[in-house]
Order: sequence, then C-alpha cells, then structure tokens
Amino acid sequence: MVTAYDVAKRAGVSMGTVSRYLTGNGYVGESTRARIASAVDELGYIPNRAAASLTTKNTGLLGFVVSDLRNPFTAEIASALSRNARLHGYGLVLADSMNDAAISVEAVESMRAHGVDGLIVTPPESPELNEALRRAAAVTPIVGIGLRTDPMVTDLVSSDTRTGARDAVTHLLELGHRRICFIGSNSMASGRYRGYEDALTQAGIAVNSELVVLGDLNRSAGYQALLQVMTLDDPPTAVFTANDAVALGVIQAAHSVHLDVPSDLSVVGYDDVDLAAHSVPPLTTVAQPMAAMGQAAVELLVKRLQGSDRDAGPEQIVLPVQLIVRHSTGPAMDRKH
Amino acid sequence: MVTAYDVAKRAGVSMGTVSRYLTGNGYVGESTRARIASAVDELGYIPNRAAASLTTKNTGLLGFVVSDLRNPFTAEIASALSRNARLHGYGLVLADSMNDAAISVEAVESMRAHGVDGLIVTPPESPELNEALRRAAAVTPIVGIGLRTDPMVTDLVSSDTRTGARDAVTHLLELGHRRICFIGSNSMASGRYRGYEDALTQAGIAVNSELVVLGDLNRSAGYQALLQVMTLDDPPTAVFTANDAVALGVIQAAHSVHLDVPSDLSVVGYDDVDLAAHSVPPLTTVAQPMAAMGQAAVELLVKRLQGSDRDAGPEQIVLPVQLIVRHSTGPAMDRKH
DNA sequence: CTCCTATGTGTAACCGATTCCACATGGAAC
DNA sequence: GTTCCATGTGGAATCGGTTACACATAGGAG
Repeated sequence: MVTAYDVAKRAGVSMGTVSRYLTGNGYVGESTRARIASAVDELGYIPNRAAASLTTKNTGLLGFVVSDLRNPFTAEIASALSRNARLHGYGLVLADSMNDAAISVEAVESMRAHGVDGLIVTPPESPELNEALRRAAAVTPIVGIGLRTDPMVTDLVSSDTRTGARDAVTHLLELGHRRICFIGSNSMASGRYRGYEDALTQAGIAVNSELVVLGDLNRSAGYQALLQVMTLDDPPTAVFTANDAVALGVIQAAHSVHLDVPSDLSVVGYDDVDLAAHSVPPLTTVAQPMAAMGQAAVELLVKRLQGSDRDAGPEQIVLPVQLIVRHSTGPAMDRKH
Repeated sequence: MVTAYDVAKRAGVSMGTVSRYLTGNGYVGESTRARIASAVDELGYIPNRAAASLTTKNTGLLGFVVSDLRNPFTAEIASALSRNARLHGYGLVLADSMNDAAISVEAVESMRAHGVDGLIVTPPESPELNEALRRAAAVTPIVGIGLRTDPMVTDLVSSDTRTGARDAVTHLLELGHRRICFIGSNSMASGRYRGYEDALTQAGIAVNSELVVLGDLNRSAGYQALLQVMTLDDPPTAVFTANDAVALGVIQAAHSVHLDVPSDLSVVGYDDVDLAAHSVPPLTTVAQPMAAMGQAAVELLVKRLQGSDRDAGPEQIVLPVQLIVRHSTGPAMDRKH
C-alpha cells in the first residue's frame, strides 16, 4: 500500500507538502509540484479518503436508500444519482430497502457509520425510519425524493403529481369522457387523487364515489377493480389509474370481458414504465422526470455541503411531469344506444 | 459527534476496553460490558468505520461497477448485491458506468480511494478497464459478473448461456422446427451462438449460414433481420434471438408482414426481461438467475475476504439458466402446401 | 503454598492523511 | 536598509479508532 509518506520520501519533500499538493490548500513551488506529480504516478499512489476524512470530516460519499431497485422508476433515479454524484466528485453508497422499514433504518445507520456526507432517500415512510432520519439529520443533510414526509427532514425533490393527474384526466375529458373512474392507493390525500378531483371539478363534474376504487397498486388489483366497476349500472368509459401496473391490469381485465381499448374504454396510467410503451395498445401515461429528479437531489445536497447555505431552511423542488399520449385513449363512445 | 472516547468516559473505562467491547476482540467483564452498552445507547454512539479502517485495513464496503443500471437485468443484480452485502455486514458502493469505459476506470479508481474491500464488475470490457482492474486486483479481490474477460482478473460468476441457448433451440426442434434462424451479436464465439450450434448438431442438422444474422442487439435490429430472412426461398419457421429486445423486434416484424406468432413463426428470446411476460404473445425466453448471481458474487467475495482461501486460484461459478416456455412458440407448420 | 493460565483492564503507539504553526526566503514598499 | 508580505516548506499535533504490551487478579493444578 503506497502512502503519502512514500510519495514524500520519493519526491524529497515533507508529508505536509505532499498534502498541500493533493488538496490544493497552501503554496507549493513549481518544481516541487512537478517532482511530487511524477512520484505520484511512478508509485501509482491513490490517496486514502478514509484517512483524509478523519481530519476533513467528509468522506466524499453520498448515501442513497431506495425503496425497491427492481422498480425501473427507482433504478433510473439511482442511475442519475450515480452520474451526478460522480460529476461532483462524490461516490454513491446504495442500499435497497426492498420496501422494508427495518432494513431502511439499518441502512441509514450503516451509512452514518460509513460517514456519508449526505443522504438521499425514497423508502417507505414509517415512524422508525423517520426517527432514524431525524437522528441522522443532526449530522448530515438529507434529501427525500418523492416522499410526502410529514415531518419533513431536510429538502425534498418531487414531481408535480397533482398537475400530472389533472392533465391526464383533462385529456380524458377533452376526448368527451364524462364517467371517469379512478383506481388508486388508499390515500385520498395523494396528489393523484387530488389531480383527478381538480380536473373533474374544473369541468363541473361531481366526483362519484362509485367510480373511485382504492386499494393496492399492482396489476391484479387493477384487474379486479375494473371488473368491479364494470358491473355498475352506468359503467365508466374511461379509467385513470395511479400507476402503470394498475393500468395494465385494467387493460387485461377489459380484454377479458371483450371490451376494446380504447374504443370501448380509455385507460391512462402513471409513471411511464418501460412496459407502458410496449403494451397493447401502447399506454397513455404520465412520465416523471426521473433523471432530472436525481440530478436535482444531488445538486441540492452538494449545495448544502459546499455552499454557504448549509443552514438555509428546507427547500422543496417540484419538477414538472409530462402526459404522454399513446393509444390506450380515444374518443368517448356513446353508450346510450 | 460522539466518539468512543465519550463512551469510555461515560462508562468509566478506557478506550481500549470500549474498542474491545465493540470489536469483540479480547476480554471484557460482564459488568463493564453492561456499562458500556448503556453508555453507547444513551449517547447514541455510532462507531466511525473510516477511522477503524485505518488500523484494520477494511472499510466494510464492497464496490459495484455496473454497465447500465437502467437495464432491468443489472438493476436486479444490484438489488441482490445490496441485499447480500447487507446480510454479510457490508455496505455497497455503486457506480453506473453507462457503458463508458472511461467512466468505469474512473469508478474503479474512486472505489480504490474509498478503500472498498472487494469489487464486483459487469461493465463493458476494454483494455483501459482491464488495466485498471489489474492494478486494483493487487490490493482487492474482484469478481466479474457475466464477463468473458479474457485476462481474467479474479473470480467470475456467470450463467450457463451455452446450455440455455441449446435448451431454447432444442425446444424448437422438439416442436418440429427444422429451419431455425439465429439472430445475435457479432461474436460467433458467444455462448448463445454456440448453444444454437450444439442443438442443431445434436439433431443432425447442419448450420445454414443463410439463417444466421449477426448485428446489433436491439429491437430494430431484430425487426430488420427478420424481414431479411423472410425473403429467402425457404424461410425459417422459427427464430432464436440473443436477447429479448431482438425477439420483440422480430415479433413486430412478423406481424407487419402478417405472419402470426406462433402459428406461422415461433420466436424464442433470451434474458426474460420484464417486458417478455407481457408482450403479445408472451415471449418464450431463457431466464438468467440474477438474484442467484448477485448472491454468488457477494459470497465469493466474502469468502476471499474472511475465509482462509484469500489466495486460492481464480474461481468460476456458472449458474444454470431456465427456459421459460410461454406462447411465442408452437408446433412447426408445414409450409409445403 | 507456589506457579501458571485465563480473564480483565489501562497505556500508548499507530494507521494515513490534514492542517496549524514556525520558519525561511525574496522582492516590494517606504 | 529595514520592514513587510507573499511564497514555500518542514515538523508536529490531530482526527477516531485498534491493538500490542504491560500489568493486575483470581482460581486450578501440582
């Protein structure tokens, strides 16, 4: 293992000088600089950041606790984080919590032990995790991505879900749909539900609770939900779902009862997962700016770490989403015949 | 920042004792142990691993340089790595090279600086990267996943591609297909091509070079390739592709010329990406054991780090793959009418 | 009743860097 | 010709742990 001492000896200078050369703090003469430089690459010296962190108090690592890496959505964010961390000279420590609160807590603690300079989190919210984050926040800035974190820890990056949902439903309204079903998660407080409400209200349509189905957000939940609403006397002509998995389940269910999408039923998803573009028919959905979110998270963190505003108040960045119209939506058909 | 010294003071013992308590090396009396334990959690003490690494020479971090995290295949491996690293008490440092050799090299160097105890890599092979890995290998064990690395650095985890390909083609043969097309990457040395060859040879069929199309491995390449082979006098009745993207392109092309899959043409992919299960028709494909590969990689690394066989020769683990029969394959039709 | 070993604890050196302080030099300012 | 400041360098303390070593104490073997 080559150390700064070896470099110093070879260059015929003191360790102090080598360190000044490496960090760029303090003066180093021209010729000395050259001698150190050649010593460094003759020896293949790589500075030990752990040792450096002892005095500088920063490791050059950012931590990322992610809810589920197998979700393409989070994988894309992770990719963007890795890229942007690198661009700012940071490494990325990653932990996949697999939607388990206990693992998230363990991960946050582990990252603290490793001395990450900042933390980025997207995991499921839970009291224990919030507690762990609060403790961590005392020593390190934390950026949440897409969390609704009530006791907001530090900064927050999210996308404008509510507007995205509103746009999606407005798109359906513009196609002439009036009976529009919402299939979503349990929280009526979610941006997706609120956007649905907004659009209907704006169009002067009252929310019909028969057409709102809340539950899990997966394929089979979507499948079940659609079959259920189709038994109504006056079934919906369009469905807006809280995510693409649900939407795909809806389409599958529609086919199973011989409804054509989009001529009999229009469907809009949310997230624009990879699958969405390749489903049959290709899914109209709302895309979140994942790369931009990853970038914003890193930049927020770096600003706190290097900028003067270490103690500025919590910041929230809300990025715009984009409605992507494919072929799962079409004009409302007239059912009155 | 709470240090071991604070804990020692509070528990009324020396730092040496605290350290022995934390590491479990050496004797600590029963009552002392208890006093330290309560001091630790009253103060919320978290040991600084960077400091510890200075003397112990290990950081408890594993590095993972990945070719492209947005690829579900690698995301799944990353997830498995994170999980298994955690189970063994390690953290995971991740870098997405985005298939860029220069970034890979930078990542390897960065990880060395951060003192990772072991390295796992899946990135594109390149001379510069191999050189960087060789340098890193001097201080840290390296496990490659799915690489064909000629100058093999340390250990290797891969899946039995050749057998998987053979099984896939054998499946087609058993359905009665005789003219089977292979669409793959440029390397005829690839396991996928060799497995194709194996199966045909075993069935006593000579490889027909007209039916072998080499090129890029993406959707549009598959699309083009199929249109090309269908212009032959005696076109194939089945296609085996080197990955699912190509297979989906093939199916799309088949539809575009009004061929039904599987009744007119059988198609087998490779990788079992998420999309494969949901294409129309659902794709018969070969699944790699990604979670198992991640697990094997970590275990290989941990064995070298903690086991006695630090300097054992390079090890190769080849995991079995699985043919997943869905609905894109069916009996060969008789074209002789 | 010694002697030895197992158990338990404190002291201090050390890991690999950073940084403060002291000390040198040289030219510019007066 | 001093004084001063900018430039350049070495030495030593320091960060937060780990561990080798020295030193106790106690119980069991002889």
